[in-house]
Amino acid sequence: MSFHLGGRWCYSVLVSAVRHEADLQFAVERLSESGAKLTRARRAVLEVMADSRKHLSSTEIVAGVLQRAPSVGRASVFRTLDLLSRLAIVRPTFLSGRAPVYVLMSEDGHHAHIVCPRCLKVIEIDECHLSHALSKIAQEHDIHVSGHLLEVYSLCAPCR
Amino acid sequence: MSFHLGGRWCYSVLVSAVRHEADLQFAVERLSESGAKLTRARRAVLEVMADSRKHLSSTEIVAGVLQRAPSVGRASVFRTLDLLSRLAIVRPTFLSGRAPVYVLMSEDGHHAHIVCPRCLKVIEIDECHLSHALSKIAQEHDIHVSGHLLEVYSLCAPCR
DNA sequence: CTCCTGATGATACTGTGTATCATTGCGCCT
DNA sequence: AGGCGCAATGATACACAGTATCATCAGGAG
Repeated sequence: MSFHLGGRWCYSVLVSAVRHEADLQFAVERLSESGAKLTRARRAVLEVMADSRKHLSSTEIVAGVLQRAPSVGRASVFRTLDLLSRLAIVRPTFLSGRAPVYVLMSEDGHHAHIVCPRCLKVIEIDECHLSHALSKIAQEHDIHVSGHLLEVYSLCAPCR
Repeated sequence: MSFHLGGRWCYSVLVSAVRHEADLQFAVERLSESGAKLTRARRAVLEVMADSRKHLSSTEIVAGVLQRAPSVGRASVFRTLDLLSRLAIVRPTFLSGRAPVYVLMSEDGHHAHIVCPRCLKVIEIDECHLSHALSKIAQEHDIHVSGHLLEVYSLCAPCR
Protein backbone atom coordinates (compact mmCIF):
# COMPACT_ATOMS: atom_id res chain seq x y z
CA MET A 1 0.00 0.00 0.00
CA SER A 2 2.04 2.81 -1.26
CA PHE A 3 -0.68 5.24 -2.13
CA HIS A 4 -0.97 8.19 -4.39
CA LEU A 5 2.01 8.33 -6.61
CA GLY A 6 3.58 11.62 -7.28
CA GLY A 7 3.48 14.01 -4.48
CA ARG A 8 5.23 14.64 -1.28
CA TRP A 9 1.99 15.70 0.33
CA CYS A 10 0.83 12.48 1.83
CA TYR A 11 3.03 11.71 4.79
CA SER A 12 1.52 9.50 7.38
CA VAL A 13 0.51 11.03 10.66
CA LEU A 14 1.08 9.12 13.83
CA VAL A 15 -1.78 9.23 16.26
CA SER A 16 -1.34 8.52 19.93
CA ALA A 17 2.37 7.96 19.78
CA VAL A 18 4.24 8.58 22.95
CA ARG A 19 7.95 8.97 22.43
CA HIS A 20 9.90 8.87 25.65
CA GLU A 21 13.22 10.11 26.78
CA ALA A 22 13.71 6.44 27.56
CA ASP A 23 13.64 5.53 23.88
CA LEU A 24 16.44 7.94 23.23
CA GLN A 25 18.49 6.61 26.11
CA PHE A 26 17.95 3.05 25.02
CA ALA A 27 18.99 3.86 21.48
CA VAL A 28 22.14 5.60 22.66
CA GLU A 29 23.00 2.60 24.78
CA ARG A 30 22.58 0.13 21.93
CA LEU A 31 24.68 2.38 19.77
CA SER A 32 27.65 2.40 22.08
CA GLU A 33 27.21 -1.29 22.85
CA SER A 34 27.66 -1.96 19.17
CA GLY A 35 31.00 -0.20 19.24
CA ALA A 36 29.82 2.75 17.16
CA LYS A 37 30.88 6.21 18.23
CA LEU A 38 28.29 8.60 19.57
CA THR A 39 28.83 11.62 17.36
CA ARG A 40 27.02 14.90 17.00
CA ALA A 41 25.37 13.77 13.77
CA ARG A 42 24.08 10.56 15.26
CA ARG A 43 22.85 12.20 18.40
CA ALA A 44 21.00 14.77 16.32
CA VAL A 45 19.23 12.09 14.26
CA LEU A 46 18.20 10.19 17.35
CA GLU A 47 16.93 13.32 19.06
CA VAL A 48 14.86 14.31 16.06
CA MET A 49 13.33 10.86 15.91
CA ALA A 50 12.70 10.58 19.62
CA ASP A 51 11.08 14.01 19.70
CA SER A 52 8.79 13.38 16.81
CA ARG A 53 5.21 12.29 17.15
CA LYS A 54 5.07 11.10 13.56
CA HIS A 55 6.55 8.49 11.32
CA LEU A 56 9.30 10.45 9.64
CA SER A 57 10.48 10.45 6.07
CA SER A 58 14.17 10.83 5.41
CA THR A 59 13.52 14.32 4.10
CA GLU A 60 11.85 15.32 7.33
CA ILE A 61 14.67 13.86 9.34
CA VAL A 62 17.23 15.72 7.26
CA ALA A 63 15.28 18.93 7.82
CA GLY A 64 14.97 18.32 11.54
CA VAL A 65 18.63 17.58 11.93
CA LEU A 66 19.56 20.66 9.95
CA GLN A 67 17.53 22.77 12.31
CA ARG A 68 19.01 21.23 15.40
CA ALA A 69 22.60 21.02 14.22
CA PRO A 70 23.13 23.00 11.03
CA SER A 71 26.67 21.81 10.59
CA VAL A 72 25.64 18.19 10.10
CA GLY A 73 25.81 17.03 6.49
CA ARG A 74 23.04 15.37 4.56
CA ALA A 75 25.16 12.31 3.87
CA SER A 76 25.72 11.68 7.56
CA VAL A 77 22.01 11.59 8.19
CA PHE A 78 21.59 8.83 5.62
CA ARG A 79 24.62 7.00 6.97
CA THR A 80 23.13 7.20 10.44
CA LEU A 81 19.74 5.96 9.30
CA ASP A 82 21.42 2.98 7.73
CA LEU A 83 23.41 2.27 10.86
CA LEU A 84 20.32 2.51 13.04
CA SER A 85 18.46 0.19 10.71
CA ARG A 86 21.19 -2.39 10.96
CA LEU A 87 21.13 -2.17 14.72
CA ALA A 88 17.35 -2.59 14.59
CA ILE A 89 16.89 0.70 16.42
CA VAL A 90 14.98 2.06 13.49
CA ARG A 91 12.88 0.36 10.85
CA PRO A 92 12.12 1.81 7.43
CA THR A 93 8.52 1.29 6.37
CA PHE A 94 6.47 1.95 3.29
CA LEU A 95 3.63 4.34 3.75
CA SER A 96 2.69 7.37 1.83
CA GLY A 97 4.27 8.12 -1.47
CA ARG A 98 7.30 6.19 -2.46
CA ALA A 99 9.65 7.58 0.15
CA PRO A 100 10.71 5.35 3.01
CA VAL A 101 9.44 6.36 6.40
CA TYR A 102 11.33 5.54 9.57
CA VAL A 103 10.05 4.39 12.94
CA LEU A 104 11.92 4.06 16.20
CA MET A 105 11.43 0.47 17.33
CA SER A 106 10.46 -0.10 20.92
CA GLU A 107 12.93 -1.53 23.36
CA ASP A 108 12.36 -5.16 22.50
CA GLY A 109 12.53 -4.66 18.76
CA HIS A 110 8.81 -4.87 18.24
CA HIS A 111 6.53 -2.46 16.48
CA ALA A 112 2.94 -2.50 15.30
CA HIS A 113 0.56 -0.04 13.75
CA ILE A 114 -2.70 0.29 11.87
CA VAL A 115 -2.76 2.02 8.50
CA CYS A 116 -5.92 3.45 7.05
CA PRO A 117 -5.74 2.86 3.32
CA ARG A 118 -7.88 5.87 2.62
CA CYS A 119 -6.49 8.78 4.62
CA LEU A 120 -3.11 7.19 5.33
CA LYS A 121 -3.35 7.90 9.00
CA VAL A 122 -1.21 5.62 11.11
CA ILE A 123 -2.37 4.54 14.52
CA GLU A 124 0.23 2.96 16.73
CA ILE A 125 -0.66 -0.18 18.59
CA ASP A 126 0.86 -0.60 22.00
CA GLU A 127 -0.44 -4.03 22.83
CA CYS A 128 -0.35 -6.28 19.82
CA HIS A 129 -1.18 -9.66 21.38
CA LEU A 130 1.36 -11.36 19.20
CA SER A 131 3.35 -13.32 21.72
CA HIS A 132 1.30 -16.47 21.20
CA ALA A 133 1.46 -16.31 17.43
CA LEU A 134 5.16 -15.51 17.51
CA SER A 135 6.02 -18.39 19.79
CA LYS A 136 4.10 -20.71 17.48
CA ILE A 137 5.95 -19.38 14.47
CA ALA A 138 9.25 -19.68 16.32
CA GLN A 139 8.47 -23.26 17.15
CA GLU A 140 7.35 -24.23 13.65
CA HIS A 141 10.30 -22.66 11.93
CA ASP A 142 12.82 -23.42 14.65
CA ILE A 143 13.96 -19.85 15.07
CA HIS A 144 14.52 -17.37 17.86
CA VAL A 145 12.46 -14.26 17.16
CA SER A 146 14.38 -11.08 17.82
CA GLY A 147 11.75 -8.60 16.68
CA HIS A 148 8.75 -7.98 14.50
CA LEU A 149 6.85 -5.39 12.55
CA LEU A 150 3.10 -5.75 12.22
CA GLU A 151 1.09 -3.61 9.88
CA VAL A 152 -2.68 -3.90 9.96
CA TYR A 153 -4.79 -2.40 7.19
CA SER A 154 -8.15 -1.00 8.12
CA LEU A 155 -10.29 2.05 7.47
CA CYS A 156 -10.20 4.38 10.45
CA ALA A 157 -13.39 5.62 12.09
CA PRO A 158 -13.74 8.94 10.23
CA CYS A 159 -13.20 7.23 6.89
CA ARG A 160 -16.01 4.77 7.38
CA MET B 1 16.36 -3.23 8.67
CA SER B 2 17.63 -1.81 5.50
CA PHE B 3 21.00 -3.42 5.35
CA HIS B 4 24.20 -2.68 3.56
CA LEU B 5 23.97 0.73 2.08
CA GLY B 6 25.27 1.31 -1.34
CA GLY B 7 24.92 -1.56 -3.63
CA ARG B 8 22.28 -3.17 -5.67
CA TRP B 9 23.76 -6.55 -4.86
CA CYS B 10 21.78 -7.43 -1.79
CA TYR B 11 18.29 -8.37 -2.91
CA SER B 12 16.38 -10.62 -0.62
CA VAL B 13 15.83 -14.17 -1.69
CA LEU B 14 12.51 -15.80 -1.08
CA VAL B 15 12.72 -19.33 0.20
CA SER B 16 9.86 -21.77 -0.14
CA ALA B 17 7.57 -19.38 -1.91
CA VAL B 18 4.94 -21.00 -4.03
CA ARG B 19 3.42 -18.62 -6.51
CA HIS B 20 0.41 -20.10 -8.17
CA GLU B 21 -1.42 -19.52 -11.34
CA ALA B 22 -4.27 -18.87 -8.92
CA ASP B 23 -2.57 -15.76 -7.58
CA LEU B 24 -2.36 -14.37 -11.06
CA GLN B 25 -5.97 -15.15 -11.78
CA PHE B 26 -7.08 -13.61 -8.52
CA ALA B 27 -5.09 -10.47 -9.20
CA VAL B 28 -6.55 -10.15 -12.69
CA GLU B 29 -10.02 -10.53 -11.26
CA ARG B 30 -9.54 -7.84 -8.65
CA LEU B 31 -8.12 -5.60 -11.31
CA SER B 32 -11.16 -5.80 -13.54
CA GLU B 33 -13.50 -5.64 -10.57
CA SER B 34 -11.96 -2.30 -9.73
CA GLY B 35 -12.87 -1.04 -13.16
CA ALA B 36 -9.27 -0.84 -14.38
CA LYS B 37 -8.47 -2.05 -17.85
CA LEU B 38 -6.45 -5.18 -18.31
CA THR B 39 -3.71 -3.94 -20.59
CA ARG B 40 -0.56 -5.52 -21.97
CA ALA B 41 1.61 -3.56 -19.52
CA ARG B 42 -0.41 -4.60 -16.49
CA ARG B 43 -0.62 -8.20 -17.54
CA ALA B 44 3.15 -8.27 -18.02
CA VAL B 45 3.81 -6.89 -14.54
CA LEU B 46 1.45 -9.37 -12.93
CA GLU B 47 2.96 -12.26 -14.85
CA VAL B 48 6.48 -11.33 -13.86
CA MET B 49 5.45 -11.11 -10.23
CA ALA B 50 3.44 -14.31 -10.24
CA ASP B 51 6.27 -16.20 -11.91
CA SER B 52 8.92 -15.04 -9.53
CA ARG B 53 10.04 -17.00 -6.55
CA LYS B 54 11.58 -13.93 -4.94
CA HIS B 55 10.59 -10.63 -3.49
CA LEU B 56 11.18 -8.31 -6.40
CA SER B 57 12.62 -4.84 -6.53
CA SER B 58 11.14 -2.37 -8.96
CA THR B 59 14.30 -2.63 -11.05
CA GLU B 60 13.91 -6.37 -11.33
CA ILE B 61 10.28 -6.02 -12.28
CA VAL B 62 11.13 -3.47 -14.94
CA ALA B 63 13.77 -5.84 -16.31
CA GLY B 64 11.40 -8.79 -16.25
CA VAL B 65 8.69 -6.87 -18.01
CA LEU B 66 11.14 -5.63 -20.60
CA GLN B 67 12.09 -9.19 -21.38
CA ARG B 68 8.51 -10.38 -21.60
CA ALA B 69 7.08 -7.40 -23.46
CA PRO B 70 9.82 -5.12 -24.78
CA SER B 71 7.37 -2.53 -25.99
CA VAL B 72 6.17 -1.71 -22.47
CA GLY B 73 7.55 1.53 -21.08
CA ARG B 74 9.29 1.99 -17.76
CA ALA B 75 6.73 4.52 -16.61
CA SER B 76 3.88 2.07 -17.09
CA VAL B 77 5.55 -0.44 -14.83
CA PHE B 78 5.70 2.11 -12.03
CA ARG B 79 2.15 3.20 -12.71
CA THR B 80 1.05 -0.40 -12.53
CA LEU B 81 2.94 -1.05 -9.29
CA ASP B 82 1.21 1.93 -7.77
CA LEU B 83 -2.19 0.77 -8.95
CA LEU B 84 -1.61 -2.72 -7.60
CA SER B 85 -0.51 -1.28 -4.28
CA ARG B 86 -3.69 0.73 -4.00
CA LEU B 87 -5.76 -2.32 -4.77
CA ALA B 88 -3.81 -4.21 -2.10
CA ILE B 89 -2.72 -6.78 -4.65
CA VAL B 90 0.89 -5.91 -4.06
CA ARG B 91 2.66 -4.55 -1.04
CA PRO B 92 5.99 -2.69 -1.11
CA THR B 93 8.32 -3.72 1.66
CA PHE B 94 11.71 -2.63 2.90
CA LEU B 95 14.41 -5.22 2.73
CA SER B 96 17.86 -5.09 1.34
CA GLY B 97 19.38 -1.87 0.25
CA ARG B 98 17.16 1.12 0.03
CA ALA B 99 15.03 0.02 -2.87
CA PRO B 100 11.44 -0.99 -2.27
CA VAL B 101 10.69 -4.63 -2.80
CA TYR B 102 7.27 -5.84 -3.85
CA VAL B 103 5.30 -8.88 -2.76
CA LEU B 104 2.10 -10.30 -4.16
CA MET B 105 -0.34 -10.45 -1.27
CA SER B 106 -2.30 -13.63 -0.78
CA GLU B 107 -5.98 -13.77 -1.61
CA ASP B 108 -7.22 -12.34 1.68
CA GLY B 109 -4.79 -9.44 1.76
CA HIS B 110 -2.50 -11.04 4.29
CA HIS B 111 1.21 -11.64 4.08
CA ALA B 112 3.90 -12.72 6.51
CA HIS B 113 7.57 -13.56 6.30
CA ILE B 114 10.72 -14.02 8.34
CA VAL B 115 13.78 -11.91 7.58
CA CYS B 116 17.24 -12.99 8.64
CA PRO B 117 19.07 -9.81 9.59
CA ARG B 118 22.39 -11.33 8.69
CA CYS B 119 22.03 -12.90 5.26
CA LEU B 120 18.82 -11.10 4.31
CA LYS B 121 17.12 -14.29 3.30
CA VAL B 122 13.35 -14.07 3.43
CA ILE B 123 11.31 -17.08 4.41
CA GLU B 124 7.63 -16.92 3.69
CA ILE B 125 5.22 -17.95 6.38
CA ASP B 126 2.06 -19.65 5.22
CA GLU B 127 0.36 -20.04 8.55
CA CYS B 128 0.85 -17.01 10.72
CA HIS B 129 -1.54 -17.76 13.61
CA LEU B 130 -2.59 -14.16 13.72
CA SER B 131 -6.34 -14.46 13.62
CA HIS B 132 -6.67 -14.34 17.39
CA ALA B 133 -4.38 -11.36 17.79
CA LEU B 134 -6.04 -9.56 14.90
CA SER B 135 -9.52 -10.03 16.25
CA LYS B 136 -8.37 -8.68 19.59
CA ILE B 137 -6.82 -5.67 17.92
CA ALA B 138 -9.95 -5.15 15.84
CA GLN B 139 -12.04 -5.23 18.98
CA GLU B 140 -9.83 -2.89 20.98
CA HIS B 141 -9.55 -0.33 18.25
CA ASP B 142 -13.02 -0.82 16.85
CA ILE B 143 -11.90 -1.48 13.33
CA HIS B 144 -12.52 -4.01 10.59
CA VAL B 145 -9.19 -5.50 9.55
CA SER B 146 -8.86 -5.82 5.80
CA GLY B 147 -5.31 -7.11 5.65
CA HIS B 148 -1.96 -7.28 7.36
CA LEU B 149 1.76 -7.55 6.83
CA LEU B 150 3.85 -9.32 9.45
CA GLU B 151 7.60 -9.22 9.38
CA VAL B 152 9.50 -11.34 11.88
CA TYR B 153 13.21 -10.81 12.47
CA SER B 154 15.31 -13.81 13.27
CA LEU B 155 18.62 -15.35 12.33
CA CYS B 156 18.06 -18.27 9.99
CA ALA B 157 19.51 -21.71 10.72
CA PRO B 158 22.71 -21.39 8.66
CA CYS B 159 23.49 -18.00 10.18
CA ARG B 160 23.39 -19.31 13.72
C1' DC C 1 -17.62 -1.96 -35.39
C1' DT C 2 -17.19 2.34 -33.32
C1' DC C 3 -16.43 5.60 -29.99
C1' DC C 4 -14.85 7.37 -25.60
C1' DT C 5 -11.89 7.44 -22.16
C1' DG C 6 -8.46 5.49 -19.56
C1' DA C 7 -3.94 3.92 -20.32
C1' DT C 8 0.24 4.04 -22.85
C1' DG C 9 5.30 4.93 -24.41
C1' DA C 10 8.77 8.43 -25.04
C1' DT C 11 11.17 12.01 -23.22
C1' DA C 12 12.92 15.04 -20.04
C1' DC C 13 13.30 16.07 -15.46
C1' DT C 14 13.51 15.95 -10.16
C1' DG C 15 15.34 14.82 -5.86
C1' DT C 16 16.64 10.99 -2.90
C1' DG C 17 20.28 8.50 -1.77
C1' DT C 18 25.49 7.34 -2.79
C1' DA C 19 30.71 7.39 -3.81
C1' DT C 20 34.66 9.87 -2.88
C1' DC C 21 38.14 12.00 -0.22
C1' DA C 22 40.55 15.17 2.47
C1' DT C 23 39.69 16.52 7.34
C1' DT C 24 37.99 16.00 12.01
C1' DG C 25 36.88 14.47 16.54
C1' DC C 26 35.50 10.28 19.52
C1' DG C 27 37.15 7.53 23.00
C1' DC C 28 40.63 4.15 24.28
C1' DC C 29 44.97 3.74 26.47
C1' DT C 30 48.59 4.99 29.10
C1' DA D 1 44.24 14.43 31.24
C1' DG D 2 46.18 14.71 26.85
C1' DG D 3 47.62 12.38 22.58
C1' DC D 4 46.89 9.00 18.92
C1' DG D 5 44.50 6.08 15.50
C1' DC D 6 40.84 5.15 13.08
C1' DA D 7 36.02 5.61 12.59
C1' DA D 8 33.14 9.06 11.12
C1' DT D 9 32.47 13.40 9.08
C1' DG D 10 31.01 17.37 5.71
C1' DA D 11 31.33 18.88 1.00
C1' DT D 12 30.97 18.03 -3.57
C1' DA D 13 29.64 15.72 -7.45
C1' DC D 14 27.09 12.10 -9.18
C1' DA D 15 23.72 8.05 -10.31
C1' DC D 16 19.51 6.52 -11.00
C1' DA D 17 14.72 5.35 -9.29
C1' DG D 18 10.59 7.33 -9.78
C1' DT D 19 7.55 11.19 -11.92
C1' DA D 20 5.26 14.84 -14.97
C1' DT D 21 3.88 15.69 -19.41
C1' DC D 22 1.63 14.97 -23.64
C1' DA D 23 0.45 13.30 -28.04
C1' DT D 24 -1.09 8.63 -29.41
C1' DC D 25 -3.27 4.18 -28.73
C1' DA D 26 -6.23 0.41 -27.47
C1' DG D 27 -9.65 -1.87 -24.06
C1' DG D 28 -14.23 -2.89 -23.57
C1' DA D 29 -19.09 -1.12 -23.23
C1' DG D 30 -22.62 -0.31 -26.36
